[in-house]
Amino acid sequence: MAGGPHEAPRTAVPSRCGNCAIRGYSPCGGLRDLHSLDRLDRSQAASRFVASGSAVFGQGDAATSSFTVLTGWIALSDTLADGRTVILHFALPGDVVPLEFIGDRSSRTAFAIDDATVCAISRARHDILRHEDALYADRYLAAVARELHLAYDHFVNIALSSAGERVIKLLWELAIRNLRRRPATGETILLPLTQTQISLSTGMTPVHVSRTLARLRKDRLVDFKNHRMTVLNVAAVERLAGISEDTMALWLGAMMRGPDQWIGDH
Amino acid sequence: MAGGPHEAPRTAVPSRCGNCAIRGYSPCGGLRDLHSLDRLDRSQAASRFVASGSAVFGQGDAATSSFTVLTGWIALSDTLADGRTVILHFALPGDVVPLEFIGDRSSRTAFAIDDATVCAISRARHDILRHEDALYADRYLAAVARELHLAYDHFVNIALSSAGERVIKLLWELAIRNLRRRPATGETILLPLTQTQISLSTGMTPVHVSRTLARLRKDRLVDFKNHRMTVLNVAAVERLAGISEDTMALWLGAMMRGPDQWIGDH
DNA sequence: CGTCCGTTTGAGCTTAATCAACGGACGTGG
DNA sequence: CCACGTCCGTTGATTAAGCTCAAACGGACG
Repeated sequence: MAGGPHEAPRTAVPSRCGNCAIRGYSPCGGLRDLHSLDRLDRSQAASRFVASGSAVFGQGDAATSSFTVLTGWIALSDTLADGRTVILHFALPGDVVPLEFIGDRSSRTAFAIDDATVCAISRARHDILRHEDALYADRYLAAVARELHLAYDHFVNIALSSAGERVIKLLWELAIRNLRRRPATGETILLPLTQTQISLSTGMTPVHVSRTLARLRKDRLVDFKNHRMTVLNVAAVERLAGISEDTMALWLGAMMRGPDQWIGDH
Repeated sequence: MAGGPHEAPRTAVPSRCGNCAIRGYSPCGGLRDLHSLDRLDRSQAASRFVASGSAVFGQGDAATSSFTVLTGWIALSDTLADGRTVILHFALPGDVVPLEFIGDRSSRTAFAIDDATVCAISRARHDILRHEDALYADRYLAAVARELHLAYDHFVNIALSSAGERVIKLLWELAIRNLRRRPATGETILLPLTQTQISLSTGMTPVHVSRTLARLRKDRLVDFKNHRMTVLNVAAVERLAGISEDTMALWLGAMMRGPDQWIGDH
């Protein structure tokens, strides 16, 4: 840990959010040009600061807006009537917070993992854009399809894997989506998660997450401590995690170029 | 089990698949009018018979078509390199087989749980329809959003619930989606699943599914035997399964009317 | 009539949850 | 400055849930 951890270097992109005056937020995570489309009425979108731990929206709230993460991490979660909670998904800068947009109230909660800013687009405007702008519609559909793919992958992970596999897959996914490349051995990556949040998204108890991380440290795969993951052995991690090329491409966002090609098809 | 089990009574609907000459297949499961839209070039869609156990498409196959289930049940599954398999979703008559349509090859397998017929629309045509027909685009997006919602719910189920809860939730979901209403105590419902398939979709072993079903039978919740589920106590089932109103509405497809309303909004 | 598949049941074992105590980091208020 | 509470992570001991291995059964089907 000589040089200390470094922020994920994000590729600078020409597009920016005119409203929010924040740039470089979205290399190709989903609605890459969501906020720079000419049709977007600037008065309709607004950036919003969300303090660490506080909610963007909660279960039962009116689902009036679509959100894109500009900075920080947003967790999408579901809490049952008896209080049991799961984290369904982590939305990183550039990602759309995956709203299912079914019915008029949200069935999930979105909260900030660390201090975050999000860009909101009203649902009415979102619907107009979808109908008037084919590119926007394509990108939005692609974003939802990506979330579906990630959700299925997550499901596979939790259904089949042992504790060690679940944790390492989650950490590896988040590292790659954050860095936008495969980490190198020896590298330290900032992942603003707590062990409790890892437990919520892997369906384990916090104590068992702690033991599992201790095991991963002892086996010299990764060392997760204080919101920082140090990669000790890339090969061993990838052997345990068993990540396919397709999955890697999905995390890197490379496949998101698909829809553009389809448009040109006919 | 006096009168024996009865087929799920499906509401007759005016729409039908012109190509496939099969009617009443899709009350409102997703792309309700997918095959009856005027714009649909009839020469492009074709019905296809899929024998029980055989695949509609497999992992790695070219993702060239979108499929809607006409009769029978289709399971969407994922198999890892080492052979471990999960069933991600069951598509019932009227449902779209949820293709993520990312990249040009399918990352999942779809196979028939019992003898089935599906209606295929080529991806090229699907893309044209999406761009030229706002209603089609809305319905397709709503269908993907619904699949995302179901996937998240499934994830919550597997992450938080005990074996008994998982199994009863799965059976209850399938019964309600099949019947399009809440079953009554004493009713017997045909669910063309095996215990092995239940185990694949709940992340358990077949032996433990057998024990869990034995327990549910002993506790007089449901009796699942020979592809037939007999409901012994609706109240007890719903207490254990803990189904919310929103979830019920999603299963019943009632919320799918959302998009139509949005269209009228602006 | 035998084979195969799905299911049942038993015994022993592994994994992860639970219960519990403790320690460090941090923030608050005296 | 220290005392205090809180949150998060660690560690140990114990319990329970579910898996593995194994044997056997029944129905479907050729």
